[in-house]
Amino acid sequence: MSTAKTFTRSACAIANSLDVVGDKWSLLVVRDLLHGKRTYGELVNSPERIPTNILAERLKRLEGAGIIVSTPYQQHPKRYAYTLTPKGSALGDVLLAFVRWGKQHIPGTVTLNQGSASGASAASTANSRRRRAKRAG
Amino acid sequence: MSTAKTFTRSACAIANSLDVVGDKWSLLVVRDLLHGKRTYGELVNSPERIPTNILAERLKRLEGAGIIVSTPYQQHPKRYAYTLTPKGSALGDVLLAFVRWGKQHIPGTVTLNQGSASGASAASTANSRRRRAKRAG
DNA sequence: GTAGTCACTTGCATTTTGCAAGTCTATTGC
DNA sequence: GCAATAGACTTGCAAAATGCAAGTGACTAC
Repeated sequence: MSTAKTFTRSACAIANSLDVVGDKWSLLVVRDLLHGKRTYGELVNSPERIPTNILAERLKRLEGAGIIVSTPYQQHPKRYAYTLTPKGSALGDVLLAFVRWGKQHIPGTVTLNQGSASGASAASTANSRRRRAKRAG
Repeated sequence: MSTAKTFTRSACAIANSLDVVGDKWSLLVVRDLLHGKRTYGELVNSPERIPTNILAERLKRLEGAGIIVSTPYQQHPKRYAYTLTPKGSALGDVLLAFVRWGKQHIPGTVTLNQGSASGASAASTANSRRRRAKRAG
């Protein structure tokens, strides 16, 4: 009983990989992290506009799976920087395969390689505008 | 206005690939098809035991996305064989990346390479046993 | 002509998404 | 010090996806 693995579906490497990152958002978070993004705000402001509750849940799941680690970069208030573990970085090959396939077979798609945090500040303005609307009521 | 693409989330090749095959089952169907499986029954009897309603829906979606084609191999009753298009076969690289990552980072996982339809008949027996239970009522 | 098989479809409960808004902690302007 | 702003989440809830179980239609075997 060295490895008492009880797989959810099967022992297939593909099936188990999909159980970890086989949803519409996880790999996009990994993509952003590979591109140098590190904070919650930077991740939220990606072009795909991931819902905040989904992002929070995914960050927890990915951390639980050993794909990312969160390290506090400030106390008061506590803020975390999310970075990839070696296991997470290794997903780069999967991402690359998706990029190649997508560019070749889905017309109009491109490689998004926007460098890290740039452009995040511009988007954050629109984000907070909505909140005021209800305070005013 | 040559390509009036309206992407759901962004023009990113990864995001759009995930919109097509970014769920827990689609790539497993592609895996089986790459392994030589061709009929509904063969796909149903894969070790992951995909629910039949999900399989039917995925086959339609994958066909709509140009990843597979269904060709009738018999009339009366109509039966279809599902095969990969070049676009679908090209997903082999993505699958390969997942296999490599899974085997390296998820302990206990293996490469499932069971040849085509073998083993399907043994599983189909257990499948039909349940149906009798309600007919008897 | 009845049981069995294959390829689906249908019903429904559970789970997951995703939009919108709320909270919590701290900083800035006055 | 008090309102406004901001970043990082959390919460509520409607809609969609998932998954179990059973049903259907067209045949085959006996």
